[in-house]
Amino acid sequence: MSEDSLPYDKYSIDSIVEYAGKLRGHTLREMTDAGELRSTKVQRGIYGNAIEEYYFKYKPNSNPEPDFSEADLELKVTPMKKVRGNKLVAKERLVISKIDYMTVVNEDFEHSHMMQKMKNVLLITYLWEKGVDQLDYKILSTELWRIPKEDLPQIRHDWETVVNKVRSGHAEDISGSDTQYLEACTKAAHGTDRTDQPYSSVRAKPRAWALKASYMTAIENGLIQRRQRIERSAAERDMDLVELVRERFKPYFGLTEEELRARFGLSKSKNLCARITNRILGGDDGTEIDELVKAGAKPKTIRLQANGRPKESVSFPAFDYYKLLDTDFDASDFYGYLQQKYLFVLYEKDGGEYRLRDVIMWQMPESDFPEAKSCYDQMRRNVRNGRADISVKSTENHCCHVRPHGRDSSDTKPQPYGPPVVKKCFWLNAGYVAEEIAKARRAKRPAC
DNA sequence: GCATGATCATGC
DNA sequence: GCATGATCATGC
Repeated sequence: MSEDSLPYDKYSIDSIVEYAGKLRGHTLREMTDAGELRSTKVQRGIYGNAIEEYYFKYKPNSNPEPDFSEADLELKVTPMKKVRGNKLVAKERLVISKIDYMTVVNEDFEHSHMMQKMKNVLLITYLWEKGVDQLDYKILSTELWRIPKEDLPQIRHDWETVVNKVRSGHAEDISGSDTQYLEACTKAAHGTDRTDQPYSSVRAKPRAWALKASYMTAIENGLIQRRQRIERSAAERDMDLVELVRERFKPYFGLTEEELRARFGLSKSKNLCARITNRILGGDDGTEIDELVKAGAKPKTIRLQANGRPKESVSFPAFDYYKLLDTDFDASDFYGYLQQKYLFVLYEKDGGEYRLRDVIMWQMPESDFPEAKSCYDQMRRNVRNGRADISVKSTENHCCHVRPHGRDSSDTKPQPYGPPVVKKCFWLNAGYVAEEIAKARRAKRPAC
């Protein structure tokens, strides 16, 4: 894979961290094609390497540069495990870098190699479980982490304690128990390995800087809890918002399309319901619901048949065949549409008419993105073969399909390797939308 | 003039 | 009843 097709901007910490965030709650099997990764025997670091290679798409190396050197960002992938029921603890210390006894004695703490390494850390934790295939480890958190200010004095003290032992010619006496948060842990291929130190002829065990497991337990749980708070408050905001919007719709619930049309003095058209929605949201004074705009939620009309299935699939704007061929899914308009929040305005069939019934907020679950991507990629292949006339059928993809979307069959767009083809767009499958609406409604009214 | 949001029409 | 192709009024 060429460098400029990386799924993130390697010069931007924000971009890398955001991309990493998509891993949260998922496994490597779900998020990568690391299918051939085998966990036959214990190979230390193999999991972290797999994330680098299969998710971030670069070859792991052990050079002293930061992992994301252009962004000056260090990647650390580390396991947690469950103890005593559900308590999460760090399974291991977090090893930072090898200690070079010969040079560390000339460093000062602030500018030390250790501190450089810890400047910007992308900390990814996963749940280690005995007997579980590595591909199925759940990723617990992905966070940008820097040593907290309040911990710096202790870490500085720990660092000085270790370095002073080397300075006094006693590197061989260093012990992990000397220090609180930061330790010098042994780091050797064989227990008998020894290395030189500057102020003594006694050879000492090679060691590496590491943050102790007990310290990492506190750090990692703190990050997980902080993320939970963020997500909870976002969910609460959404809940408030949908209640606010529902209040606005309430006076019109139960009315038929025709009654609403007359109420607002609108003409008949295929997008009548969309215009009704605009009127309701706009209110009498024409002001929009700011919160809805801020939340980026786009209204979509859904008319449900008596069986609860939408009468129609949900359309998006038409796409350009050239642009489709040029653009990866992750950078596509379609991906943008799928990341949006939607306000589904639900009408239900009642006899021969549709009545306005409810509004729900919907966003495509991330777990469905791969399926949507496969629809996108399939259509892309058609265009590459000069066959933009062939669509992706709704029977071929669980989430979405491709269908014409022009004024009529003569409303065409050019394609790169074939004759012009009628304009088309992506659609959400009616059946898929039915499932998602059922899910949302179950969540709203839990089973009694 | 045409993109948009959506429904209509047809055939199986 | 569903999948798919075709089409339409609005509004910027």
